[in-house]
Amino acid sequence: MNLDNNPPKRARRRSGAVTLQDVAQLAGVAPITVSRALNTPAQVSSDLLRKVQDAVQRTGYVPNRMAGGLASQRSRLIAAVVPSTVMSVFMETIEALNTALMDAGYQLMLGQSNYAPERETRLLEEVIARRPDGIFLIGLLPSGASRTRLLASGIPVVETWDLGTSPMDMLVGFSHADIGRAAADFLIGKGRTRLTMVMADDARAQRRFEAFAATVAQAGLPTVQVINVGSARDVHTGRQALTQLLAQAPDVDAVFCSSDLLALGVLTEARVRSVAVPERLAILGFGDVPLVADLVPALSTVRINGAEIGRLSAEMLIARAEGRNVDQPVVDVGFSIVERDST
Amino acid sequence: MNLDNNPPKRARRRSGAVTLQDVAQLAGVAPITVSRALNTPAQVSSDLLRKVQDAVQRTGYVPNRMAGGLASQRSRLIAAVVPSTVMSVFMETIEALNTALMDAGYQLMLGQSNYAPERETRLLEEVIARRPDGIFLIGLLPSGASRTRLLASGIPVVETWDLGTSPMDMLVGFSHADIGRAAADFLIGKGRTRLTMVMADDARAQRRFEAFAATVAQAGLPTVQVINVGSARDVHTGRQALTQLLAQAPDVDAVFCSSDLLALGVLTEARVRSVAVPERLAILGFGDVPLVADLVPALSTVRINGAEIGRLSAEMLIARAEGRNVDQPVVDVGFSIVERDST
DNA sequence: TTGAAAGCGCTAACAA
DNA sequence: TTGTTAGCGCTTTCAA
Repeated sequence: MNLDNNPPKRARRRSGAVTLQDVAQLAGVAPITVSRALNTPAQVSSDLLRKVQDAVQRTGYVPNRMAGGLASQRSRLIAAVVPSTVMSVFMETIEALNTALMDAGYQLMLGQSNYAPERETRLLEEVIARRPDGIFLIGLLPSGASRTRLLASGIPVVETWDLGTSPMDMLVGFSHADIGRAAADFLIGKGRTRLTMVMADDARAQRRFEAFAATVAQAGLPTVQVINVGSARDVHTGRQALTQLLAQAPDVDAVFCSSDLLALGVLTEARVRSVAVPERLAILGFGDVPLVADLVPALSTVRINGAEIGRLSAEMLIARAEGRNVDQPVVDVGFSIVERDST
Repeated sequence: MNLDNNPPKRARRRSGAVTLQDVAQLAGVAPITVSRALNTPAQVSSDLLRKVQDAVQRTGYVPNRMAGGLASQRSRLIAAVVPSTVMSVFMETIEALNTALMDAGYQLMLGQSNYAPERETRLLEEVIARRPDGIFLIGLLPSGASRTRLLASGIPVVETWDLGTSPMDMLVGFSHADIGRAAADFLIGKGRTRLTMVMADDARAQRRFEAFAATVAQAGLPTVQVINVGSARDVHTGRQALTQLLAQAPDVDAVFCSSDLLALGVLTEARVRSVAVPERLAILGFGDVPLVADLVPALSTVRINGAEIGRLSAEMLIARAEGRNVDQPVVDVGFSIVERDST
């Protein structure tokens, strides 16, 4: 019956890798049976299951998740968009997120915006293009093209490390204004009267500062002096900031820093200048990065349970990816002030 | 001519997102023209290009890279498998890698093995399943199932942060044995005679130690005492290690630590115990993590240009992903000993 | 429990 | 420069 009128087949370069087809052939079953054996083994008789597993072994088959994802509309990928990773306060969160995702069979795709909005926009577009089953964001996504586009994509989103009135979807965070107030109350409670701030140039630190300054003003104390260090967040910058601060406000007796590394710099510079900590100067950090607890003097700081943020976010995103409902889509994990030697 | 004998179409749930098809329809061109307009705009007349761009704008189209990757056999994804990210010496490398990849239009997929071999195996399998255009590894992949499978996949691989005789494919690293020797020579050159090590439990630190100990032995000095701190790499552990070390070798006058954080712990404990640094005890770290340069006393350490490792690796992987050749598939980026106040 | 057919959304190959 | 056709490797849908 071969009429030899096969249409001219277009040759296409195949990847060369073992496919599910190959496994099926070797096992003597249909491709779909291999698919079931791998994804929902309960649906396959133990006899065929064994045959398939054997064939997988012998061929060294590794599934192609691009093909699987395209067909099933599920990528088993969660994307995270974070401002930075180096020595950052977010690392515990990312690590916890990653661990929880892996344990559930999801992969993490990490994108770094470096606190640059235009980079974030591009990144978010690339992220959506991968069709992740969920997206994890540090911070709140301000309204704008990115937010609109993300909303339109229908992908579950969890915003973190902040608290807002209208999250896009889910949220795991805490209030920066509350922290600013608590920090001011804490230092005032210690009898400090000349409060200052050293802060990096980001929106969340700004909100902590505003609440901090307002609380100080309400207490009838002198206006809060603030050193804005721009985008730098390192120890060196913290040291410079204290120098600048002492010139600007020689009677300063307390500094609230927007990150532990800046606080560590202030602490170091204070030691160099023989400014007694905490006697003459109280120093309060932010983040409770692992190392600051074990230094001498140990740094007092605002502690955020970053790991819990990561874990909860993973849980929520996975639930939504699997079609389950999330009872509490907004969680405030709070914060605490850890008092050590520097205050 | 409608004979009405259409075969029964199987309804399939589409994703609902705007597709390239939709854009093509709106622009009044064929789908492939939209594809070209987006991927190789030089191949499309400016007239149609404008029409397509307009249609993309109006529809809010975001390409589906799973579909594109499947069709083109190019995922534009690079996977990195790293032991850890929190406070780790690899962060600069990962950040540089990520930045270089993004700039070239690639996405980074980050997997974390937590120094656990069985986790690494599973992770590597998931990584291959995504069909990345390249794989970045910290360390050398020992022979075994994972290595075989990775080799079989044909995906370009770069191993980093080490130097071996038979890399899988490409390599950007340095010799840990050389570092061990150089560290010993350096400390001996400072007149130290009772050299010790504080190290975490990993293969690369082990090799530094062996070369360090051998060099010390050759110099006719007392056997190197070593405190193995297991998997912990933090400041707290470093402090405990010095306590232990002083009990074990009261006459110790130099410590080489396997990470800067451990060294920082040793430094801190020395201050607490009024052990003069560097007069009575010289401390040498490893990694040159940003913060240690700005502490007082500033830590002497072995500096690795982690950012260069990331940058070079990205360059190589991208070249190979785009079918270009890599002239120098093995690069030794070396190291340097940065002398500061602690020695 | 198993399989056949169709198609996810895109791009390679070929043709005009 | 533009379009037609087929198919990347998998899973959904429907049927047995």
